[in-house]
Amino acid sequence: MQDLNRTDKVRMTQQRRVILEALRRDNIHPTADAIYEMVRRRLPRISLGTVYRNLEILTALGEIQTLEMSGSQKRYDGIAQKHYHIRCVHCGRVDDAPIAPLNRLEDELYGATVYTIMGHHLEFVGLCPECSQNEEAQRFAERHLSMPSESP
Amino acid sequence: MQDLNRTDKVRMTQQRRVILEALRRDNIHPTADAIYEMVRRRLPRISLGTVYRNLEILTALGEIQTLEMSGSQKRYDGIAQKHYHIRCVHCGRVDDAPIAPLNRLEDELYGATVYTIMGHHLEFVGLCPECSQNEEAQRFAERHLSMPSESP
DNA sequence: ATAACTGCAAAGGCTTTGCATGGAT
DNA sequence: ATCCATGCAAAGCCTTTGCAGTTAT
Repeated sequence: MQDLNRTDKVRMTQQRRVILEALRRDNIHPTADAIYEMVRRRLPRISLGTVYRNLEILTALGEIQTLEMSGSQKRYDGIAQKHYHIRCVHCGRVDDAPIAPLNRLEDELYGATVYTIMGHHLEFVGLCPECSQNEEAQRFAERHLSMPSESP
Repeated sequence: MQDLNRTDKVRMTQQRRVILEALRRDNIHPTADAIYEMVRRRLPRISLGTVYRNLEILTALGEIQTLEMSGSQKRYDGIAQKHYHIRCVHCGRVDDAPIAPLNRLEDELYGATVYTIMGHHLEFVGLCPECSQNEEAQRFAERHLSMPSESP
């Protein structure tokens, strides 16, 4: 991870602008390589490393947010405001979850934990409309769902 | 990921037993390589691949659970029952969060999303007691906390 | 004999980084 | 001249996998 000093000056380069525009244009929460493919249509010589570096800088600037989903790949969101997401366990698609932030969630933990609580991450999982109609995806989801055991 | 067929017979080997015992002994939610180091004291010839394979099998059997935290590495929990966790943003330590499962969380989404909702992942973040007293960790945490912007 | 399991090493997937070059102030 | 940014390729980190050999049934 690059050492982004808060005194660093930042320039709005072509690459940075095009990446930001790609993220702002639609709300598909793309992975870094998906952004790379989108941006490459306009800047064919851009490198994947540049994409990663700019995604990190744009996140540090508060222009976008980096989603560390429970899946493997990170995803990026052109909307910096805090909001929750829902992820398809089968195809990985990510959408915004239409639910307001739970600002009081941490209250229950005060006094009950030795940690200094800073916040929480919440993500919903399910099947997107396409995968909901796919039998193989449904079997996959059932296996996924069955464990760990539910609490009583 | 190995193709774990539900008709596969499973044997309780030395390796598997020792891994399970290491996870059950304490509740430190170790990473795979931490488990490897613990288990290696008793079985010096075990391989990291065997550890990973057994962690997957034990998870499929419902004996343990695999935690896909928002950080990079997976962690493993000897308690299979569903419960939440809190993670130190500085050192990565993970503890159980003393809060009951929120079983009604999904209700708000019914009708509001095109997804078939299956569940949610919730994780708290903060500073563990040790890192709470470490100035460098606190600065790190502040930078972490400042974005993305809070919703109004 | 068969099927499950292991150790080892290699490969894989995603992300970060070193370095020489290029561009803006 | 300075400092930020880029392209490229290599390295890094964590995890999975192929394979030949081993062990339990």
